[in-house]
Amino acid sequence: VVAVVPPIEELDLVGPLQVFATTNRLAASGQEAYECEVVTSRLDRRIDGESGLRMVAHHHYRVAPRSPDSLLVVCGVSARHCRDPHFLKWLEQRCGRTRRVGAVCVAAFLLASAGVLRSRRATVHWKYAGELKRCYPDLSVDPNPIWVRDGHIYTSAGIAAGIDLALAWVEQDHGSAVALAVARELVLFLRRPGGQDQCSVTLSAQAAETTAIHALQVWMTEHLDAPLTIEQLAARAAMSPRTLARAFARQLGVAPAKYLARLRVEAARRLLEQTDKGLEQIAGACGFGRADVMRRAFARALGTTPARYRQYFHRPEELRAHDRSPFPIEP
DNA sequence: CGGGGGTCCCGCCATT
DNA sequence: TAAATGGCGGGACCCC
Repeated sequence: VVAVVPPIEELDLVGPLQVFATTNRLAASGQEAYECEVVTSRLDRRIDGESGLRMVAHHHYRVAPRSPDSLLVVCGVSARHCRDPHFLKWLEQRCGRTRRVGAVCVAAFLLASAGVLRSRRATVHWKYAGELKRCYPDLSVDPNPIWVRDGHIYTSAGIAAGIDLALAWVEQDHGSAVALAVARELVLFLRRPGGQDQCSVTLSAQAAETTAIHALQVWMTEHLDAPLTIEQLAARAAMSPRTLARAFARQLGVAPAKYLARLRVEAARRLLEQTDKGLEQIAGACGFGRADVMRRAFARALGTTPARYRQYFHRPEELRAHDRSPFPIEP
């Protein structure tokens, strides 16, 4: 169920819906993976979009299915301080009984207002991070990631990040291969490469530096198997190591070696998910050198080991219950 | 698991 | 004068 408090940014609603619809289309014929129902707080069911579209929800929220599997909340900037007690009460009750609850963008304000986010970790569109923190001081608001999971509650940075959140749900429900297929169908990244910081591109930086760093990012992903040193990277970008470090910090919010380490883990995840190559081979292909180095990198970045990571995707039923649950898909 | 040796990173400062 | 650059050293981190 997608609960909408209009007016909204169209993409906040349509983006996630598109992801679920595409998943259905790609899923095995005959059975639908997701059955989406859009409900709204307005009695006339009208949903106005900030860009001028007029949409009609399926139902008023009071006649929504009794217990949906997942609940996604979408609201626009002007509706973030909605104080409709009935709706907030409904939200609170639903959140208690629903397997998974997500907020797109400033809908995090509604969850907080309904008392659902109490002292949890959350994110929101970077423009509203400060306000969210001020209104609800017990929250730990992190404005950097594109989405955050705390328990069964997900919050996202909004606009396009709602799509990333929906993809993460698809990945959780149907595995990485399906999510990857959906992302490909929609011409999206399954996981945005390297840091997922909301502002990675928006920080003001000179255009020349921006393209130089971007070119280097691309080159790095294509040469992960080489033993890349900071000095080599700096030479390739025609900068001193010190300047390179500063440029990375400005644009990506990460130091060069840290970024490289992330790329290597990402590449290894893909190979583990999509091939049955041996661990030593994957470690070599991703620039770890040996499998034990890769293992340590996984422990640091994901809190698991390469073997268990792969097992989760291929034969999850063989994992013991306590191995299964806290799988860190979170970016 | 621990320690030695190496790499990296960030604050600081002189220089451009 | 303001801003960017590059070098240096201590400290953190990681590989072996």
